[in-house]
Amino acid sequence: MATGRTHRPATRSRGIPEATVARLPLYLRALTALSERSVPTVSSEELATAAGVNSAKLRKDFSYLGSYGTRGVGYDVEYLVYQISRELGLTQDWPVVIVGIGNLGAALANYGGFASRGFRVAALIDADPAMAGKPVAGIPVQHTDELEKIITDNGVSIGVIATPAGAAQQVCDRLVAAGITSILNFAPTVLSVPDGVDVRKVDLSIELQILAFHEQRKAGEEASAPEEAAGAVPPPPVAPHRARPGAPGAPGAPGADSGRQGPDGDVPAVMPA
Amino acid sequence: MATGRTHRPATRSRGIPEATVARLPLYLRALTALSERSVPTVSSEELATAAGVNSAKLRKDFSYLGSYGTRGVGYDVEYLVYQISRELGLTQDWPVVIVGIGNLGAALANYGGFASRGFRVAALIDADPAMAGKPVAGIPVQHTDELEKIITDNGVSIGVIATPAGAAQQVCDRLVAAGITSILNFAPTVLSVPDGVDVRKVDLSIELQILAFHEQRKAGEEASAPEEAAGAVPPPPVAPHRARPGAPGAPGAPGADSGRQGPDGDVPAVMPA
DNA sequence: ATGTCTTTGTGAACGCGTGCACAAAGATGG
DNA sequence: CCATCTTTGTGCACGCGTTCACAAAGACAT
Repeated sequence: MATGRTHRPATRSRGIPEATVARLPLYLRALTALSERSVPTVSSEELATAAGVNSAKLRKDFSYLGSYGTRGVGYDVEYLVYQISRELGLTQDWPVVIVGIGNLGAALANYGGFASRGFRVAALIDADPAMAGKPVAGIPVQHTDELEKIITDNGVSIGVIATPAGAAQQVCDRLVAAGITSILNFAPTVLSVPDGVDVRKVDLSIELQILAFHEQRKAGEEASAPEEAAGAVPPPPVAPHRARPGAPGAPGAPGADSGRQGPDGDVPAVMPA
Repeated sequence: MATGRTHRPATRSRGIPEATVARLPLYLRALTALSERSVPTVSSEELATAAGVNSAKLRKDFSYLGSYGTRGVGYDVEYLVYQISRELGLTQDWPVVIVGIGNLGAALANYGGFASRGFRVAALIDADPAMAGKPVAGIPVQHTDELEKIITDNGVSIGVIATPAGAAQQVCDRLVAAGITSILNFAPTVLSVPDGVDVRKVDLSIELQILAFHEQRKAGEEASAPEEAAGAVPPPPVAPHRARPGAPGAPGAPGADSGRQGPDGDVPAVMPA
């Protein structure tokens, strides 16, 4: 999963647990597929399999929405599609703006999954004057100067940030000041926002790093049990206290030291992102 | 957050909780920034603020890695960067393949955050013969036919799927058969994989839907407390049992029925994604 | 109408993650 | 060497999320 939330941690949303809310789109997608195949009803078991969860969880999730099933039969597909759509707020139109029309921003603008769920790309915004007027995904890019006007004119409340990390916080501040209350952030930065503004984060490199962790673990344990071989045991944590200028106690940190290498013999590679 | 894991749910990874693992990249990023500014040490409080978490959580997370801090002083930045990098497996080189070079795939290929963390884009793969040979981000796209060969020749263990939903499972199966054991999936589908293969999912439209849910809630509660006004109360769940052909008890499902509309008077808008 | 069979809805137990609060460790100054 | 002050590391309690397991509800056949 590619998410981290900066939500109001405590406030339970109208009794529907956050974890359940996060799964509703999953159920909705599975139900929509069934609906297209004109399947009238599904059991919790079938639907759970299609959504990739276990059936007890699914039933409990649905129980927060109400008693929409029929015992002995299952759930009416069309009815449930509607109920979940309504609960998620997809029965209304959500204009969104995308800020930062680079490779990623352009890809997002072209992404079909947005428009198909009631999300309408109201505007594309970029700081580069050379981009202004140029159409991306059929929508002309507008300059950052117009940001506030665009948001208020279109009544936009959801913003997508796809700028470089350095510009993200500044863009975020302007979005919030202009009235945006929900932000989907693709820039690799921690955004700080006032209370009442929701931020969700999608970080591509973090996902890969998590995979790498597990991958390393797999590789390590298949090479027999006590794989403490290639530099797995850290040097004893001797008093660090500013170990910078080649101090004797300095552990093999990357860059300065030679020795320490991965099994493949490559440099540690740590850089901004 | 944009993630859902299809991990082995029970198996705790060498004592490091999954939630902690997911935060390590966050800490690493903050630490790297400090390192670039040549800051020698940080307190848990400072680092926690930079990473957007609370300091107790950060200290507990680090305690799973070992006792790398110095009481009264804080953490040595360089040392910690190295330790976290090593724990995440970033001290070695991870070749990855990206399958599906559409808008999103191309954006991923160009994304700097990959290369900068030890992830090397070993190959770009697409099913379209017209794409073959065309360079994207300086790397020539190769045809799907080469998939197995590319993976085995380069010893790739991490694959990124950026294909349309329809092709994802098939691509996934081929990747797994070829030896891939970690998959980052951008296609809006549930992938089924054998045990031992990790899948992480990044779903752009799901993130927006979650935001929409909270957004709707905000809008609803600011319009005074008992906002049960515009169609919030569902019709009583009368026995559905295949209520399809205009049966009398059929609730206001979208498409068939008229009535039932959002406050904005728009159609429910539910489609594939 | 009655019985059987299927499937939902949920009470209860369990486990993980979070946050508090404090004791221990060590640095720093006298 | 001792006192003070800062900051880590962690024991503990709490709450959320997951899963089990089963009673209740209803469909369906007879």
